[in-house]
Amino acid sequence: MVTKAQKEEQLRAKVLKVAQQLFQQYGLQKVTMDDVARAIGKGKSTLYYYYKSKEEIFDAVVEHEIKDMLAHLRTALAQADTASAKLETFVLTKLRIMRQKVALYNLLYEDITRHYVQEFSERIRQHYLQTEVLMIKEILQLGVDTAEFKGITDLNLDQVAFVLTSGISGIEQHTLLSEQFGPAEENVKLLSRILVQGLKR
Amino acid sequence: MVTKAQKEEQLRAKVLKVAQQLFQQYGLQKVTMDDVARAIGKGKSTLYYYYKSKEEIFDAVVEHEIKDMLAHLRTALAQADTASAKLETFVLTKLRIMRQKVALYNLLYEDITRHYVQEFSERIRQHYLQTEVLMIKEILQLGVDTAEFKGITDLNLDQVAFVLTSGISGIEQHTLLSEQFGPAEENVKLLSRILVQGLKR
DNA sequence: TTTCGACCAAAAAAGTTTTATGGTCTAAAA
DNA sequence: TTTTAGACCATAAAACTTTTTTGGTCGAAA
Repeated sequence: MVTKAQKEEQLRAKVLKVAQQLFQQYGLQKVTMDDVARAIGKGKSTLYYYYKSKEEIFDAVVEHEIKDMLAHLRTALAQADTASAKLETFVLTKLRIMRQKVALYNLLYEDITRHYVQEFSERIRQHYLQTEVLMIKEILQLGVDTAEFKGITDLNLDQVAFVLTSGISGIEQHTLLSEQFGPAEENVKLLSRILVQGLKR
Repeated sequence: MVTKAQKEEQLRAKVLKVAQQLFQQYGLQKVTMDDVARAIGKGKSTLYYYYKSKEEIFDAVVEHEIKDMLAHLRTALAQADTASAKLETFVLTKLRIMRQKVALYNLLYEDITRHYVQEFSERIRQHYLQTEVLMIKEILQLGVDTAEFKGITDLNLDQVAFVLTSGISGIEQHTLLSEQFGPAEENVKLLSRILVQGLKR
């Protein structure tokens, strides 16, 4: 027997699931609340019983995608032993997942940054940046703890993590846009290798 | 006595100079051919005697700015002795010049990428990228030649140069937008230091 | 408590009119 | 012969108006 609270939670989850599918099918900006309501067989105002606003639904979908991406990253990182292996795994896995999301949502690479900056809320962007910087920081901390990264023991790991995060995303952006200097995978691996060497000293 | 050809060249140069000043004063998109013509005291169709189109004038102004920026970079690099000193000088000087241009043209940092991608011609963007990659490659070549950079002797320097260029510009973009992880100068120096350590191995 | 049709206000889209602008032409001036 | 510019064209952009869409609310019914 399903409780009232469970039924409500099921409907809330269904709204997000359906919204996500519609976003993928029609694009992030084309989907209306009416679309979502029809797709789950309810009236539009019903959505406002379960969610405060369209933005709340949109943010929840985005957060779910990000959480999914971060989960994949953590799973992949868990299978790498050393800090340097983890850094390489990080850049490659992130690139792979980005390609998948781009294909799934039928986006152009050019549009990723525009969507990210203009439509994702500041809170989500901040949270994502903080989380990514934190993942890199954990890798760096492991490198310091295992004496693999001797070159940064005197540095602020938050700042180092941020610098690496930014550099990596610069590579992602440039090489996804144009692979005239070789495949994106090779480029991010090369950066990872140089960075690792730099961290080890 | 000034020859006809010299007079023509003077007028061509004056058109560019005035166009540049107007772009700085009113923004890259607001200036009309009529504006430029009035500012040099001629009729609009006169401009078309000296230039093929507005785009040709715009491109010439942009190319002049880029040439100016690259000249400053080269001057600064010439004063650094070692490859690692040159890399650090490169990232710091580039950052400084970008701040100057942003102030001069009254731009927002957010708009730099948008202008660069949407308004600068593909040819100019390609040329600029190639030139920047080449400058970095020369630094890397010097590092290899002086045995300062032992870690990349087996690599394709074009690709390494591109990877560094992209990573550096990722840092520039992120830290110019938000200095929550410390001043942009510190961040680019930190990246430079880590990269240099990585290149040395 | 949950649902929804009717409704509202504002935004977005579509359509129309007016103005601006890149560019050309041809004749006049130098 | 070279340089210049006013008039003009076609298109784009801007401004304005009308229509449609959409996020969100309300109150009543289930």
